[in-house]
Amino acid sequence: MTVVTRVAPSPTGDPHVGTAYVSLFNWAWAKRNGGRFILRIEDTDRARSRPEHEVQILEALAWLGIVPDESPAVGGPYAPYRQSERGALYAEHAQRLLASGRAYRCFCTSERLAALREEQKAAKADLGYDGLCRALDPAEAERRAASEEHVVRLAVDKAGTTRFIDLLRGEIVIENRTVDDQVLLKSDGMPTYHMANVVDDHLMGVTIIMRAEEWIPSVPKHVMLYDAFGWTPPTFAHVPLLRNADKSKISKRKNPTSLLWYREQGYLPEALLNFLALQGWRPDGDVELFDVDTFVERFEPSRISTGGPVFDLTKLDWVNGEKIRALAPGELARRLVSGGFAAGWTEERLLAVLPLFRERLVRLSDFADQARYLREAVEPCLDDLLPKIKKEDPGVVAAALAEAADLLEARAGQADEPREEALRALAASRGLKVGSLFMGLRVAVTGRGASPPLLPSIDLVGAAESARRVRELAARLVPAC
RNA sequence: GGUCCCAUCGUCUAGCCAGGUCUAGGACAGGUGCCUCUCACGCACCAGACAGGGGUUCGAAUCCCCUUGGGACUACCA
Repeated sequence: MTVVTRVAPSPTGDPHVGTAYVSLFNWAWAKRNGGRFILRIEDTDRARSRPEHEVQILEALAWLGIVPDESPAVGGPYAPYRQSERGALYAEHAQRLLASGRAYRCFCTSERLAALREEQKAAKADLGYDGLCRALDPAEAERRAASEEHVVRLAVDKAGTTRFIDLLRGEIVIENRTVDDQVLLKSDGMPTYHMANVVDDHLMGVTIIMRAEEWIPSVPKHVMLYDAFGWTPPTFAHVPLLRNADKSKISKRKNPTSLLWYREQGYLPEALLNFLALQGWRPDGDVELFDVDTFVERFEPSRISTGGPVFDLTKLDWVNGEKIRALAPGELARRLVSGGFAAGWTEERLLAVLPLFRERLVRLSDFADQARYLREAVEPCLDDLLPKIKKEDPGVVAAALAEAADLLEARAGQADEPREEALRALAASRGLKVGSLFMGLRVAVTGRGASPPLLPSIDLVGAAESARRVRELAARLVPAC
């Protein structure tokens, strides 16, 4: 049987990292098995759904390289893939349920429902619909339905238990008395998630549902629906929820959750993917870095671990640094330019300076700041310099810097070693520690106490300009009277 | 409150299903050192966990039970 997976995000906000996480698994599993991966938009909440968010979701997943075989954008044999456009289908299926007595119309107002909930809370009773309208005569309900606002609810048999197999956890048994008479069709005619996902997953031929574990408690409703329709449920695999540091479900208040943010920060898509895959899965005992093809080749849903992983950016940073260093120089240059991280730079010029920066970049966005001194004179950070030379005489340092400036100009174009030797000799002749001289030059030329290697930096800046910056700093160390 | 899920270093995890090879392995972060003109990279080393208690067994991180802790759900949101 062809493997068919899906992801069903709601277009109610920025594209979410959790969507990427679940999509990755679903996409990879379909791909590994030569199956189909469907992206379905769950936009049945008319108040919160926005078309622009749908576009962003598609774009963010495309950025990651996760391309659905079927989606609102490319269509497919089971179109439409937007639930708001599938209303007739849900109405028709609700009708079937109504006819077989597995669902009923409910005319209760939201006010009554709210009051009911308060009562139940106060009495510490189980929460849920009390079934008032379930007692209505069906013919009578049908009559009222023509003119009165109402919803359609699932008629849950409260006796016994519902059991199902979760691929990661084994059998899960839930008492039916805890299952609510869930609303299937809202008063605006839109289906709820429960109704829509069951109907769509069945109609679209989905064979395995991989989604977040927050859905486990509602699986019985879904199982009952499959049963009411006479359908066989797909396999269920509930993946753990990504967590904040305090273990609560990941949230934008405590973590960056927008995929747009990761792109803007200069995380490589392959790094984010690798990192996300690591949250619950790894190919082999010790291997942590792998490319997406390897992931697709080896991914096995049943081996996803069940503990909720705390989302930790420091590990992502490490993965990103590794992936950056694994990039061919030309490719890194391309990414910097196309991602907008190197404004004013051409790929060709970038190629010449990248050897100095590639092992210093954690995020692509680090480049602009680290390389600023190549394009303009950066205000020297004296706080970086002064502590390093506090044992030296400022006048001596200034004089040595001035001399070094001359030397650098005179020896422009020379190889690194002879110039370095000359600088060392210069420091020695002035009674300076080599490090003090170099630090002075570094702060003068790059503005910072931490920078790429000095001589190559000077070559890139240009000997004349470098010398100018050095003289300027020297003058500052000993102000002329 | 009720229901369900989960539980190995600070974090991500291997090991658990098929108990012994586990004085529990790796990675990130942290510490120390090496390299070195700084930072970074790289390398080496150090520190750091089976939540607790019962059971089963010759033997339990691994199986069972209880406790504790954490989480999710409990909407005409998904």
